[in-house]
Amino acid sequence: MPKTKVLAAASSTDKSPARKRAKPVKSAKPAVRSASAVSRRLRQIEDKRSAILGAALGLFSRFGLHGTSIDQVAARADVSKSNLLYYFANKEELYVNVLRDLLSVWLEPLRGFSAEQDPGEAIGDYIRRKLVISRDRPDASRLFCLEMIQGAPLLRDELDRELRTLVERKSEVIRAWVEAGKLAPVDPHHLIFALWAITQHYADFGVQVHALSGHTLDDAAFFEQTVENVQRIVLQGITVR
Amino acid sequence: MPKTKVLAAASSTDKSPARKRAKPVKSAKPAVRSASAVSRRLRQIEDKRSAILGAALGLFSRFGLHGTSIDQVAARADVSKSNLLYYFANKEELYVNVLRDLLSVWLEPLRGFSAEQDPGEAIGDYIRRKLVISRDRPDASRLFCLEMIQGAPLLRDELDRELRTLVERKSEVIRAWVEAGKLAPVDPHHLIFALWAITQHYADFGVQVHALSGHTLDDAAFFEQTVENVQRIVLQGITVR
DNA sequence: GTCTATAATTGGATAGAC
DNA sequence: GTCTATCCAATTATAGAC
Repeated sequence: MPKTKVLAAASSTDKSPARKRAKPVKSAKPAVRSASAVSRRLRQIEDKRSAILGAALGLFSRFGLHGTSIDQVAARADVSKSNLLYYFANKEELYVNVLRDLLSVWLEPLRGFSAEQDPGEAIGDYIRRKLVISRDRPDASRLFCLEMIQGAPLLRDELDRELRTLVERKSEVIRAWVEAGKLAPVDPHHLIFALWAITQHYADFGVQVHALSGHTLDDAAFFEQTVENVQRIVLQGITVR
Repeated sequence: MPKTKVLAAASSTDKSPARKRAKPVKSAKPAVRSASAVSRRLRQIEDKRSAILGAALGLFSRFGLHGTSIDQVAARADVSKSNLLYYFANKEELYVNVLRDLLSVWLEPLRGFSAEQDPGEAIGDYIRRKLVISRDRPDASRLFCLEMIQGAPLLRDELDRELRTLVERKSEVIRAWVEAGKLAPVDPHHLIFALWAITQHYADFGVQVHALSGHTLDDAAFFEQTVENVQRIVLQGITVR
C-alpha cells in the first residue's frame, strides 16, 4: 500500500538548521568577528535556506514529492546534496517547510472581504487578486493543488482549523449580502469554490490554457481579458437579460 | 534535473500482452480447446488487464507516477508483480495506457453541444454531465489534473491535436450563440475554462470540499445542490438584476 | 502465463575529515 | 558549514524454471 509513513510533525516554526536545533548558530567563544560580520553570516545562511526552499518549490510543484530527488533540488539551488541535508534533516522536512510557507500566501486574499463592502466590487477585486497570484506564483498554486489531490495528508489539520474557520466567517459575509438583497441567492460555499476553481485553473492548467488559447497570464493583454471575462461570468452570468 | 527520459511512444493502441506483441495469444497448434474455451481465456486475459489498469488508475491518480510502485498496483489488482510486468512491459507503458483510456472519457461530454440547441439548456446540461463524471470518476479527473500540472508531457500532443480542434469547433458554437444574441458577450475560451474548472474542482479538490462543506458529491442532495448552484452562478451570475 | 530468484540502479541518509 | 565517501533501503526490471 501507498507509503504509510506519516509525514510527521517535523514541524515547529523554527528556522535554524536541521538536527542541531538546540545549538545556537554562534558558539559561546569570545566574538572574534564584528557584529556586522555575524549578521552578514546569518543573512547568508538565511539566503541559502530560502534558495533551497525556492528551488524545492519549483520542483515539488511540478513533479511532486516523489518525482523530485534531493539531488535535483540541491543542483537547482546550487548547493551540494549533503549541504542541503545540513539545512533540512531530510526530504520530508524540506517538503513540509515548503508547504508551510505556502499556506500564508494562500489564505491571504480571502481575508480581504467584509460585509460593509459592495459585494460586486469585493468579489471582482478578489478575482483579480487571485489571478495575480496565479500569474505570479503559479508554482504555489500547483503545489497546493498537488497536495489536495493526494488528500492533503499534510494540510488536513490546517484545512480543518484555519481555513475552515476563515471560510465560515466569509460565508457569513456572503450570506449577509444575500439576505440584504445585495446578491442573488447563492450558497456561499459553492460560490467560494467557484471563485477558487476558476482563478486557480489558470495556474494549475496553465499548459492547457496555453495550448488552447495561445496565451499566458504573463501576457498583459490576455491577463486583463481574463480578469474581465471571469468577473463577467461570475458576476453577471452568461444568460442574456 | 528532472527525469529527462521521454515517456516515449510505448504507444500503439494494441491491447495484447507486452513485449510479445507480434505473437498471437494462441499458437498455431491444432485447436485442442473448443472455441468457447478460447474466448473464455481471452476474456480472462482482458479482465486481468483491465483489473490492473483500474488499480493503476486508482493509485496513480492519488500518488502520481513516482509516488506509486508497481508492487502496490500489483497488490491492489491482486496479481504478482512479475505477472503485471508480463502484461505491461514496464511502469511507463502501464502509465501511458492508463492515460490513454482516460482521454476518451475526457473528451466525451464536450462533443455534446451544437449551435441548434438552446445555449442555456446545452450549457446547463454540460455542467450536470461534467459533475456526474466528477462524482463517478474522480480518479480520472485527478489523474488528468496531475498530468496537467506536470506540464502534460504525455498529453501535449493530444492537447495540440484532438482537444484543440474540438475546442475550436465548440468555440465557434459559442461565438455563434453570442452573435445571435442568445448569449451574453463572453470569450468562448474563458467560458470553457470556467466550466471545466468549476466542475472538476469537486473531484480534484474533493478533500477540501468535504472538509469545508461536510459533504461529498456521493451525497445525492449535495450533488443536486451543487448542480443547481453551479448552473446558477455561470448562467445567471450572482449580481442582483 | 505465472512464479521465484536475482541483477541493477536509484536515491535517501550518515560518518567523518576538513 | 561544507565536502567526500559510503552505506543502505526501496524499486524496477530481467532470467529462467515450471
